[in-house]
Amino acid sequence: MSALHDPVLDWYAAHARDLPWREPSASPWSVLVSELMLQQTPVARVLPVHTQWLERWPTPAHLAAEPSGEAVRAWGRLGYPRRALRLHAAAAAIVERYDGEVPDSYDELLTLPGVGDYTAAAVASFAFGRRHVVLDTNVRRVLGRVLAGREFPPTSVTRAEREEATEVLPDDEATAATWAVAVMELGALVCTAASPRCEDCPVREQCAWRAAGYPAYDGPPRRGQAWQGTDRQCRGRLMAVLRDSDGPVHRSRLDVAWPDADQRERCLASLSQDGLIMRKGDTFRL
DNA sequence: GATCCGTGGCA
DNA sequence: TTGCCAAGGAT
Repeated sequence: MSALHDPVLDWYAAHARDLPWREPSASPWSVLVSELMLQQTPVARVLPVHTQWLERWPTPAHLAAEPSGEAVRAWGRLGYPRRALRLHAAAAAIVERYDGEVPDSYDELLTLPGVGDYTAAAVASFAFGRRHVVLDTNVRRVLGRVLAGREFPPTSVTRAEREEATEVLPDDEATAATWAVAVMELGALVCTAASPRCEDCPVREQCAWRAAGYPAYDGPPRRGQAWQGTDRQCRGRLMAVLRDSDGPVHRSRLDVAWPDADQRERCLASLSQDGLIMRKGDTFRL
């Protein structure tokens, strides 16, 4: 029994946010939808979209029955719209292979589009109470600081990280599931990336990073993501035009959205290749 | 393992 | 003002 468990679990019981996908009545589908939406996207932005999504498509079958373009439009401005496509494809796979029920095992979840190691472990843990190592950016940062004394975790998950996370995972299945979400919440609310609130941390007395005097990150420089003039910006502009239009959009309206013709054509081709847009003659639509 | 893939709030 | 970055996945 790690000395970290009780302080973190008690802290979570007192400070956890009330989120729709954490309600006792929340379905596994609600949890899966939330996890796809939360990939690289803040909770505050996900909340309203998740609510509307579940009202419109309360089960995987409801979503699978509609064209993927409807999912992309309902995704709104969450970003990375390919996730909407993957969620739609996941719903279809759940209907076809799992009789419309979100599977409850890590291995089965991992076969779904858009579900990788993190999401499979998270859904198995949060929705079904299974015991899994759930390694997201929050958990990695918390454990990296408390156990390894480093401000930020390595670029990619190392074997040492996974072993440490496995060692501190509670043995009891139900406790492990709560632990997983509790450590994640601690990272989201207290042990944050920019300005951690260490004075509010339940495990500050056991934190290796704190004990070492908060040494600054000394690893390889983390590359920022370029934006201005990139294909990502171009694709975003084009998608915004199509998303805000009901029917097909004539090419001329996309010309205005992105003046550089070569880049615009390249992005239209890649969006089409991704399945995010459909082309018919001189018009495009979701 | 390195890259690519959106968006908008914030220090 | 602008770089940073927020519950990753696919290739």
